[in-house]
Amino acid sequence: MTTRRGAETRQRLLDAAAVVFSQRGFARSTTKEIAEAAGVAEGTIYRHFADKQDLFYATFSAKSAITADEFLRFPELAGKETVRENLRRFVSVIEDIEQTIAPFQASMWSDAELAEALGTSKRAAEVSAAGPPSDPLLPLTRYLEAEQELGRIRDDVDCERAAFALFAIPFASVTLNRALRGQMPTRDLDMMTSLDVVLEGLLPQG
Amino acid sequence: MTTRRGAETRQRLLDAAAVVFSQRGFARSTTKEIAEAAGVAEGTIYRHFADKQDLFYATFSAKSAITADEFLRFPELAGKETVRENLRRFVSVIEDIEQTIAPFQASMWSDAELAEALGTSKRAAEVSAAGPPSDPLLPLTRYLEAEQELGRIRDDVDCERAAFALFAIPFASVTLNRALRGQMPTRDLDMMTSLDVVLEGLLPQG
Amino acid sequence: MTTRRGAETRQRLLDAAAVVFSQRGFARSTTKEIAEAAGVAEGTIYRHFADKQDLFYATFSAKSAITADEFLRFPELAGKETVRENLRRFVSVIEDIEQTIAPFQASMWSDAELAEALGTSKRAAEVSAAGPPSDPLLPLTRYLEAEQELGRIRDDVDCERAAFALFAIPFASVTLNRALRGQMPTRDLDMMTSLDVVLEGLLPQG
Amino acid sequence: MTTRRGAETRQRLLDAAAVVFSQRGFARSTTKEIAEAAGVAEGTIYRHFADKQDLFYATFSAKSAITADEFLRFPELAGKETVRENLRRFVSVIEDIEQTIAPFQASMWSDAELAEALGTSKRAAEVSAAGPPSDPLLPLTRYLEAEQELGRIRDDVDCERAAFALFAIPFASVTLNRALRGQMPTRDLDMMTSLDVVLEGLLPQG
DNA sequence: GATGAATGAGTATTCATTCAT
DNA sequence: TATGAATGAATACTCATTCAT
Repeated sequence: MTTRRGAETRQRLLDAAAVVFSQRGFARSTTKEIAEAAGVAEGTIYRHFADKQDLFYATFSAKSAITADEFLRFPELAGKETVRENLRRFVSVIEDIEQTIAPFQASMWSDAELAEALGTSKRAAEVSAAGPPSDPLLPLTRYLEAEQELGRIRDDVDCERAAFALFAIPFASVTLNRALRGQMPTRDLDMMTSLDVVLEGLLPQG
Repeated sequence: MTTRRGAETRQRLLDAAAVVFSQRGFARSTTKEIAEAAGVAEGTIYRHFADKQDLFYATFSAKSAITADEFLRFPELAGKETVRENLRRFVSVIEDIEQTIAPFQASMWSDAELAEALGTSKRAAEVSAAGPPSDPLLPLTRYLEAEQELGRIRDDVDCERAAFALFAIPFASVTLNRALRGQMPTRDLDMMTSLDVVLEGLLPQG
Repeated sequence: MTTRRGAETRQRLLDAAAVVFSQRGFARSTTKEIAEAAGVAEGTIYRHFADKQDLFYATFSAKSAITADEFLRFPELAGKETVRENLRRFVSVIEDIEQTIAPFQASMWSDAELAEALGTSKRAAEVSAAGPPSDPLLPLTRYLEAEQELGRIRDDVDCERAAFALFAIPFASVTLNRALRGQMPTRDLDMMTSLDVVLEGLLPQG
Repeated sequence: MTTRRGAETRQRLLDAAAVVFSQRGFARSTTKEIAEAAGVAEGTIYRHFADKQDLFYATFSAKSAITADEFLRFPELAGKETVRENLRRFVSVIEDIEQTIAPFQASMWSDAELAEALGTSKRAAEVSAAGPPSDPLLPLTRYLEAEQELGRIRDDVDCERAAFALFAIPFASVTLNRALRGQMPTRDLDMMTSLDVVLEGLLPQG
């Protein structure tokens, strides 16, 4: 039976871990630092999580879950407002999500073992249940198809590829901004104007 | 004075380090493993590089330098062939480059200290001299501007944003493919079709 | 005041501890595992026993006490049945006892501090009061002397040494069988035939 | 290539480990204490041995090897001197060996996992190659059989069981003396007189 | 009495780095 | 130059014990 106190401690650990993992990455983060940040003893971590990886996944999964809903509702917006308006919103949501989970993703991208371990861990289901991060393109594709049906998107567009192009913009924006942080004057990679390019196309018409 | 033998050893270390860092990431890579892969003793590393970070930057910089040339020649192609043909080539080159350096970038993205240390290290100049990786957008922007001059790109396009949208496609493709490796059926994120979307635009004309 | 519930819990702990200590030895046994085996919370152990060592001694002492009686009655059998019959029974009893307490003894043999601590602990009296394990030879010696008196054992036999030889057989048998468990084909160290070898040296000739 | 210095360090570690393991048993021995006793840094242990268990086995094996020779020559003595004289010597040798390896054996007896691990480790062959400890009875049995041929041991004796009875005496003596160390006035469990009891059962009458 | 949460000292092991040869 | 031995600080994790409820 889990007491209230236990649940609070667990949450404090998740919060502290999110901060530390984001800053240092998985490998450089120490259990000592996380425990200190949470204001608990190091051993307490292991009462709530199997090991450091489990804590990482739990943190990742908790962060992912938060924004899952907004994602899945994309297709419902077809036909409402303008396409431009909707896509601007979508791109903005994707940016928010990436901003949140990018630090965790980076740890996994740089460490094949860590990434693979997630696939085989008990938490795997939990993380992928959180949904969007594992396939952000599907709701976007469905939305575009619905708009195409309505004639608000050109017939000759391949919606899946278009979804990818749209997703790539906030994705690259977030990742590069993180990368350049401190390294060069943070250029404003104005995402929204870039989006307009995709909407209108580059080539002259006719 | 650097002997021939010394230069060979140094090169073997760089090659071995590239492989190991790419597979394991910076944090999980051990000097022992790198030395074994290079066929030298562990202590030898420190005759050629100041420390593990220095070896990382040197490896990164060496990899970056290789593909620097192709990059800088982008603007020269303005007016030749078709715009579509040129951009396809650019996207392909960017993909190659990302494929090579993405593993190194991921290590830095996940570890703020590592990234920041590069900025203040002696190797910083060397790495940024290698050029394109640190700013892949500039040559692309210049190319687009030149084509715009020639009327082969619409007047109302913001070339810098367009360059970003174009860059985002191979960038996201490489990163996501690395991420999904093994985790889900490696979807073919067909870059080239996505590129066409950008070229033609999504919205109906007129 | 000890309630019925308290006594039951204490007994469940003793039973569980006996199993765990026997399998893992003192050092590898954890209070967590013992508590789980007993179906109580970890903290409950400390309501019944001062610490892990105290639990160990209590368990040891409880096990020892069980077979104490049979032991002390050895001398009473002098003159009854045949000497061979009696000694076979003694050897068998000793084997049973050793089988039970050998795992506990092994923990103490391998750990001088643990053994010494028993000597100075409050439980020391309790354990030695249990008697026979700490001196299994005395009742055996008394029996042999009684039989010698009756002429059923040779006059020139040193009964204390003979008792030791007889004791050594089941003792070595149990210990070695534990040791070889799994390591080599469990040889049947046929104790009883070995006993006969000794008997021929004890019994009057002709 | 192993340097002289390396070999010396390895030996110092084996010596120190033998002392510490004997006193504290495997589980209570810490790598820190062993390293200090050897006068090296803790990390140095892992340059010479895979882990703590490997060091334990290596130490055990080294101790075992020392006395292996004397053991195997038992059968050669058949017919020389008196049987009593020979067996006294054998018993004495077995006692010496047990005295040396008993502390290691005790650790394994109390810890099933440790014992089993030895069976499956790379060092297993090495330890069993050291021979006698794993089967001390064989040379003894062979000797008795040879003497039986020569008529110096009674025809009706089962030599294998007799060997066991003879082995049991020094074995029990050593083990019990270790056990009682400090706990009660170290009784002199006079092994040799006990041996005589058995001998009277082995030797032809007359 | 009993529980589960929390503790924190302690442990084996790793690994970048230094040093003697 | 290169080597391999040695270092020792750092790290994830364990576990007997204490404490609040």
